[in-house]
Amino acid sequence: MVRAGLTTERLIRAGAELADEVGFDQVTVSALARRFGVKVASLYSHLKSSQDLKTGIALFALEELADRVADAVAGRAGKDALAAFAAAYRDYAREHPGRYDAARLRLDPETAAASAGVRHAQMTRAILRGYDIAEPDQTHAVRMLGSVFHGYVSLEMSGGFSHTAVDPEQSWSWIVDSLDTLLRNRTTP
Amino acid sequence: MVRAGLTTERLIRAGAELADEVGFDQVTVSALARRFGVKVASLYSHLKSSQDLKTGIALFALEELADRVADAVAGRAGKDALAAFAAAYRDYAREHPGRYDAARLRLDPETAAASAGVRHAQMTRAILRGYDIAEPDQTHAVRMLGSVFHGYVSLEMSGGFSHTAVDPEQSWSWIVDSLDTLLRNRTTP
DNA sequence: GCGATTTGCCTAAGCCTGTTAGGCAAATCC
DNA sequence: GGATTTGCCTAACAGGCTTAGGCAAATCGC
Repeated sequence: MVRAGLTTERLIRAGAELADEVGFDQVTVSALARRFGVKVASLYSHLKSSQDLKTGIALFALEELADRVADAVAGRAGKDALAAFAAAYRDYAREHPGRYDAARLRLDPETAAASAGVRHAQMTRAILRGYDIAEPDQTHAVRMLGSVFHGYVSLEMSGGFSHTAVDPEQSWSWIVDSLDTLLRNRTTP
Repeated sequence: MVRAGLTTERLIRAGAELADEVGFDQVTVSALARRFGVKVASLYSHLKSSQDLKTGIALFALEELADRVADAVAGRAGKDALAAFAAAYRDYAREHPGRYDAARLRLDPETAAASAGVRHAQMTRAILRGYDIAEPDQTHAVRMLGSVFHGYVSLEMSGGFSHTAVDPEQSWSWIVDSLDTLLRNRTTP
């Protein structure tokens, strides 16, 4: 009997692909075992549980998204950086809807603190350097940006914008523009 | 054998309560049957499927939230209305986290079109009447408000704001303030 | 190269959730 | 009070999750 060559890494990667194909909530150890042509129980040498798999995919997605965003904002500042951040975020979600959903999984505090989620927050703060906003306004702004980006992407993904004929692309630009203006006016001397 | 008096209504209501207690994703026909002290199969006279139950809870929550928001914005305009809308939205999510999650369930287009989700969009548009924003900017603004409110509540619920000491209440006010300013500056003549 | 050890995947079995089919008794209708 | 409807039941099956223990392939030490 030839071995399939399973590793935790490969399982999580395949789980991420599966998530994009069938939706994150349809990702199951059974489906993953089928995809590798092995029996379900075999995965338990590499995964502690189904929850463990999901958490793994979530961490993987957070990492990947953080990498993309970091790449996008590198060498940019101000509105440029804001737009690049926004685009990277939204593009990732559209390209990898399952992974994006995974990235939104509730993680327990320790796991979250050790995740790439921290980098996300740092990068958002980095964007704000171009706008001279001091604390505590800076934190307010970080939260607002996170909310808008996540909220928009989440609503768009769930089809919330399909009632109206207005192009979501236009709305996105309009919103990024508005946020830029807003942040420039919120500068603290 | 005395009958439990099940109805679709009661099941959905109990499902909503269950969602608030244990989380929307933990709502299952089995748990619901246990709560009523009946056998699982008995629920199938009142529900088509587990999915049906979840959809029912989602529609119920959308309705309830729309009622609350409608109540909050009645007789208000401009920033007042905006703040009331925002507060009603956030308060509902904090009071009924399970129902709020339910309200975010992906519905198929026909179901969504017949749901109270439509009222949500209308009310958001009503808020904008106080700001004189013409199409297509109005749609952009509707999408932005929806994104911020949903995004903020969603991030707050998942513990995304607990790393920083800054009071989420303060951030919320700051954001509502900012949105008001933004919308006033976006007025189309 | 070959025996000993480790590792990887397997079978088996138990539990939980979801779903359908068919039965019996309680409620309701005349 | 008998006939009909309705409500909940038992039974059975299909997954999915998880643990325990086994056998064979890969790897290590010589």
